[in-house]
Amino acid sequence: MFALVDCNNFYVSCERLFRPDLRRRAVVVLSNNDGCVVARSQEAKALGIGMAVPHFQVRGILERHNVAVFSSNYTLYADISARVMTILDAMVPSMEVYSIDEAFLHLPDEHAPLQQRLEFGRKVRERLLQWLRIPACVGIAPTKTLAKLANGAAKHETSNGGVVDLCDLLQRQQLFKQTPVGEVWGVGRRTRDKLQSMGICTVADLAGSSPEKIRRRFSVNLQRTVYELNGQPCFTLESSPANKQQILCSRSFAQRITAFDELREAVCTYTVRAAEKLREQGQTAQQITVFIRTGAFSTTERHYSNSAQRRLDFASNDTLALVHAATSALQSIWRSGYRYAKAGVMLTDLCPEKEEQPGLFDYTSEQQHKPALMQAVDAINNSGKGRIWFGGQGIKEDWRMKRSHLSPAYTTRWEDIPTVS
DNA sequence: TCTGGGGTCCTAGGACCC
DNA sequence: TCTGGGGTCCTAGGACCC
Repeated sequence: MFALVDCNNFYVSCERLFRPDLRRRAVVVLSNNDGCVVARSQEAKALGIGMAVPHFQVRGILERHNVAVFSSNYTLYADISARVMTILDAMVPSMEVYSIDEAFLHLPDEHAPLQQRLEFGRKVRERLLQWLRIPACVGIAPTKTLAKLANGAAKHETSNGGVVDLCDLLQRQQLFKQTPVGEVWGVGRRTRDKLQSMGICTVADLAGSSPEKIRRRFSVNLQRTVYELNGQPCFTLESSPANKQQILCSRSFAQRITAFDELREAVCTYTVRAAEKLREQGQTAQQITVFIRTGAFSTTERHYSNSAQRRLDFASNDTLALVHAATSALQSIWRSGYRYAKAGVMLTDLCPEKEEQPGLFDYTSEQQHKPALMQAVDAINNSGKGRIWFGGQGIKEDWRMKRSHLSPAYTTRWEDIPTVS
């Protein structure tokens, strides 16, 4: 038996935590670089502000209705998320952290009757609200796909108090008939369109389809979805996250970049960050990919997009080795005369640090000192006492992320801790 | 003028092997 | 005119998730 807990408008809820004045006001949160709207309060949704719309397209509406606008503050959201997960973890035998604002839980008692299950869902909600002021909804069902649907129903229908249980067959069928197939977990826009063209428009239609036919026309995963809709579990709880298979760091620039030196600074900065993530996970990488591209939306200017890979002689998480490879890759794809909008660095061929197998002659005495150097750099940067960085990252602010509406780091920086007077 | 970032998995097709 | 069958591995691209 699964319960899916999903926080409501999570980023907006985080921004409201220390701003009670925003509790009934329309609020939106923007993506990195203040590009798109990625979270909206109920009031903002009611104004017709869509998900993922570009900020500049709705600037007028936002101003007219005095909507509070925030840049993404991931430091804050990650910290609040960790607190949410800690609370949930203490309430159940096992759980899966599915995203920054969602978790699948195994119910404490598999065979609890309906009333007890609903009671548990309400307790989860109350605790998150009382201890953190974070509102959430709970969906309960025998499969993950059904728990997702139950959660969606809990969000739409206010009358059920934020908790919906879909174990009952009749209630399930009722909901299936009213719900468009595109709301099913795993059915995106493309699949939805294709399903509709085959006359499969509601969840009821999909649940009643032949699994074999679905597999032939689509994929094994959609076949599993059909089984899950019929109460037969195919997706299990993944309580310990698997090692990552790739690590990516990419950003759009605040302004277009035309000079090689600036692009190199950006690629260097992203490589440094990617290498930090790699070490946080205790992994090494043997391959690095660098990509650059011009703006994707311009119809008038010339487009250019390219990527290049470099293979390291041996798997490493040493920033200097990775920056060296990244710079070489960048040089091979750089073309002058373009206005670059975005660059990124991807690390692949990852392997746990301890399992890496250097070649017989790979380790020189210099390389043996590198882990200590990187440990020292990480320790300084995590100490809270200051930051050191690599020369190649540069110091100019021109291209770095735009964050004009950033809230304080209320819970992670001493000077930002709110004072109550 | 201005349009996010970070992931995973699956499939088709090509290259290659015997 | 007409050119096998069975298999693996890799990569690019697509689709999906939040």
